[in-house]
Amino acid sequence: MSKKISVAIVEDDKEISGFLQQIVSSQEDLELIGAFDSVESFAVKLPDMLPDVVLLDISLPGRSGLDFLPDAKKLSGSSQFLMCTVFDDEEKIFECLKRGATGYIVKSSSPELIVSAIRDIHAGGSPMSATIARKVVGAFSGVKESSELDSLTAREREILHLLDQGLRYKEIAEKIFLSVETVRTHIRNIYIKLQVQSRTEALNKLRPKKFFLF
Amino acid sequence: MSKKISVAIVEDDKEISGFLQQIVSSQEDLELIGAFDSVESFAVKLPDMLPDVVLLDISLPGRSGLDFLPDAKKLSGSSQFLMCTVFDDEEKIFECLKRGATGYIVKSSSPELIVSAIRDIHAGGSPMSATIARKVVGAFSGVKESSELDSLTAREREILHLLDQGLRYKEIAEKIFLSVETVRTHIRNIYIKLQVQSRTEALNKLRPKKFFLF
DNA sequence: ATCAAAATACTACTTACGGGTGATATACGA
DNA sequence: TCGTATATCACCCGTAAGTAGTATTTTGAT
Repeated sequence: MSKKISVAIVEDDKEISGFLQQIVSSQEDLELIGAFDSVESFAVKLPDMLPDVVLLDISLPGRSGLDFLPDAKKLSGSSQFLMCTVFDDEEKIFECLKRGATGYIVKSSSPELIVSAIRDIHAGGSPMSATIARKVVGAFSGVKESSELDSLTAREREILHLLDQGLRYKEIAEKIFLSVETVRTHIRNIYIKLQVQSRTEALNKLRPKKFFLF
Repeated sequence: MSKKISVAIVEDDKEISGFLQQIVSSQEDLELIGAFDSVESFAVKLPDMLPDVVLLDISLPGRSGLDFLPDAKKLSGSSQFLMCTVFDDEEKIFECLKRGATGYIVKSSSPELIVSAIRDIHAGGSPMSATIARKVVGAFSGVKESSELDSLTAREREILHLLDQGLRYKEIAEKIFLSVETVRTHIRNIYIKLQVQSRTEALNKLRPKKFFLF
């Protein structure tokens, strides 16, 4: 059998922490290497432990698990962080994900679900509850209605795409066998349709800022 | 017992289609209401069927399932679209999600996994394989660690951000009360640190680019 | 067959951008 | 205190980019 999956728990509620410890300890392939009740006490040990998986409570007294995430990633880049929470708060989910958590479970989950989440996250997956998964996926959709972009012809889209790669007019011309003047003409038309005056502005119309604002 | 989940299948491969039909038919709570081998034949029936769940092949002869997605959502807004594919192609996954698919499975999945995915998507979840889930989640964390960006000073970041807005050197200079020459100097240093030769290349280093391909 | 849209290409002009080189002042840490 | 990092500004130069006007050919739809 291969090496056990090392697990650390950071959870202030004694009862829940005990519950989690018990679950982890009961599994043959999991090894509990530490349990902490605060981010502060966990932080000093983390660099020595380098756990495979960390069960991290989002809302902790003192510094929250949410705040700690980016630092935790630095202290132990190889660890996967599985956030635990009682809430199903959309804002918090995205906060966690953008800060580097790769899984998200609710504390009320069954022991079976929790252990499978630990195995899943360690195996390269991203365990989430059904509703959370849907929210995450939902964030991707509805990125359309760009309207202006629809008015571009196939050729114009192609050229815009090449502009996005950072190619110069000359390089674009060579790539698709056009004269530089023709490229220039197409770009002029693109700018008119998108109502912009520069490459960067045009490119920004391609990008739903949604993802970059967080 | 509550109403059955109505399922439609769009898949050109006879064998796979038959396999899927068999799986759906074998379940008490699922009801197969149609199987099609092309988007075209499916499209005309969709408005009358209004299936709860559609198993949609991504790559189909003629019009692809990927292309069809936005229209399908219009024809039947209440349906959930579960994409089926042989590939695990990252580009395609994000394209599907952007276009409104809410689940993504590989055809080689076990019958149990397929039926649970159907139930999951109908119950409001977003079934995905472990690796796909990780990719989706990774998209949020801006899995960058691009280290290069970390080497920029506060001033350089500020200017890079303004470059991103599409401002010209002159406009940047006016905005933060510098001479154009100073702006130019900062930008030159940014380019050196990021190892690029143009604004667009620099900006592309800021972006997880996965989302914005055509 | 005809008209419109799209793709191609040119001339000419102005401004923006990027590279090279050098300089000064300030702040911070070894 | 000395050096390094940062921030500021300047001049020169050549190319890239954007604007304007025009024109030919190809393609698609009516």
